Amino acid sequence: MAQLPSSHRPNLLEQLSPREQEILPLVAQGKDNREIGKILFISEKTAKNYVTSIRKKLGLKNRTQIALFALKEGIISIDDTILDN
Amino acid sequence: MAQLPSSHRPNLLEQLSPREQEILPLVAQGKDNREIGKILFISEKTAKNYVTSIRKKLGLKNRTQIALFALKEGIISIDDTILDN
DNA sequence: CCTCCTCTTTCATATCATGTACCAGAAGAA
DNA sequence: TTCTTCTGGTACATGATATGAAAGAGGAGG
Repeated sequence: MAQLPSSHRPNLLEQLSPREQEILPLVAQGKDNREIGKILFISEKTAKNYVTSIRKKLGLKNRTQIALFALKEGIISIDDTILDN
Repeated sequence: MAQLPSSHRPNLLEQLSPREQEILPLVAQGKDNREIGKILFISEKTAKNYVTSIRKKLGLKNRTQIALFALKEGIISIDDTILDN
């Protein structure tokens, strides 16, 4: 029962604001809030808030689940991961 | 440059004790320490210690990276994820 | 133009979860 | 005995989660 990315699901991704869509792949790559803040030139607190917003909109429990979601939806590839460094 | 699971790497998995290998997929599925404790009938503290030990042995920064590692190594499938529930 | 409304972006405080650095006892195997 | 594993613990630092709120952009309608 292979799952098509965003198939019958009402695009959950489109529920995310542009900035949130920018944050999502960074979370999914295993980066913490401090790193995300540095990359996007925002405070760690702001990064933190975006992650919370993303998680709530997608109905997930924690940022590990955000990573799993992003992989499942094909938003990032497992090869785009921090583990490659 | 597709990466073979545990190719030239000296089996990182074998560095893990049996109990740690039991914990790993649970972390990778996005479960928190409390859930892991309930599943394995151990305290949340003990689960926490195992996660720390796993992370150190594998040279990872946080539990999201543990999840990414497990996926990359084929220890769990993206379809075995908590998101399927 | 001006007000009203909504969304977005940004940062903050407070609280809870996770991570870090240890320690230690029990049980089994070598 | 010695070693490893499994288990739980304390104490503290850092990260994550819940919630609030200010500032700005943009549209709708007067």
